Amino acid sequence: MPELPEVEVTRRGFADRIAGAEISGVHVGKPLRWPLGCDPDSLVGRHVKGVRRRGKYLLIDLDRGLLLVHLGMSGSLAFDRQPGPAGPHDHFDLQTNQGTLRLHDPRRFGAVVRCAHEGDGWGQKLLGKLGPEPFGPDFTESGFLTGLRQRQSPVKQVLLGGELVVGVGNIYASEALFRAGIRPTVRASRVSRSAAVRLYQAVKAVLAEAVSKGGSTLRDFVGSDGAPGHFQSGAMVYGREGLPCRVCATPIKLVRQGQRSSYYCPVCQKS
DNA sequence: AAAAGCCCCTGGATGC
DNA sequence: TGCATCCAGGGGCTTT
Repeated sequence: MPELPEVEVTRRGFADRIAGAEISGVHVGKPLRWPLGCDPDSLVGRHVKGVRRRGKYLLIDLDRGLLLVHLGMSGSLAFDRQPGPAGPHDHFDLQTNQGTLRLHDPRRFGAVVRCAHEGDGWGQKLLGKLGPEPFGPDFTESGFLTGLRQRQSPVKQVLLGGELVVGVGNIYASEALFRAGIRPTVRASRVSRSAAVRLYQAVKAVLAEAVSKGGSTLRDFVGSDGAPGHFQSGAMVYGREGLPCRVCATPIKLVRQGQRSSYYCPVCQKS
């Protein structure tokens, strides 16, 4: 579920409240996508310095090492002073003197991984190949244009690939392409320069707008304060197959690309 | 080397 | 009501 906006909204929801906390206990449920990589009890006594985000990963910095958290498809984090009893889908609790951070993840595609530092084995494997942050200085128009020109995959797949920019998932890829007037099926290398410039801006704009709206809640996403997002109700194409385009009223189309759905308006997206 | 496919897992919606 | 099928926001790994 969670793309960059949902992860960022989650981070903002608990980063300040957990900063400075001392870990008092760790409870693990069923196995997640990757192993924690340490004895849970070895985290007791560590202090939380802060929470950063890289792509769709959260980095919880400790006074020694860090925890990488990924929400997978169905994960969400809650931070509460008085958490209720763990349910069948609560698979990781980080108890601290300031509250408990709990990962709820029915599908268990998410993970919590302990790293000595960002460049160690797991850190390198998970973070090492990530492209530039969409709001960071490394995400440049010229770099994005060059990257598109070099790739032969459909432009939608390139956005999802995370090499030219991180954080764009299935919802925001479709939304950004709509805003840029580009069909998801077009080969990246064939996107015109002007369209690519529009896409560069659209990626940033869509993600920023989604963050400001608290992300998208399709089924189960909630921020760490429990609040759902509101972006999805304003989606131009995602999940709107057969419904009239909000701009030109033409029915929105659905195509399958790499086992995932892409939505587009056949009239507004001609490039 | 790049691109396409295959899985991991559970639950909700849909159809017969 | 019951059961089978399909689909879902990600992404590493394997196969072409």
